[in-house]
Amino acid sequence: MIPEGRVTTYGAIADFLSLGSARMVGWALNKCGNTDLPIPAHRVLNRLGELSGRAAFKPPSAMQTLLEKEGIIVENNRVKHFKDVFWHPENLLKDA
DNA sequence: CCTATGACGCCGG
DNA sequence: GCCGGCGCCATAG
Repeated sequence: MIPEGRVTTYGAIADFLSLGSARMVGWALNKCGNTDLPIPAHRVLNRLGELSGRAAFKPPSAMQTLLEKEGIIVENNRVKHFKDVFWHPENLLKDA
């Protein structure tokens, strides 16, 4: 559900969905990566805007590539204008 | 059954 | 503002 060109964090998702811990988000995404679900996991970063999960992608560089394809600048495994492209799940409510 | 680990984050010093 | 410690839920050994 994360809009293209935008990214969010494990914490934001965990908090918004009351998952109880950011670890669950990583765990869920890892599982989703094992399915055919079209989950844009590459848009999920840690609280520092780092591509912490890039290792879970087929080519670890895929995460960065996908982000850059959406116009997100990634530098040294980190989103450059992170605070600018950061997207909080609560924005879903605004759209709805 | 208990311990260790993981795509993480917050609190206290 | 940096560093260390603790929590959190699920899975694996």
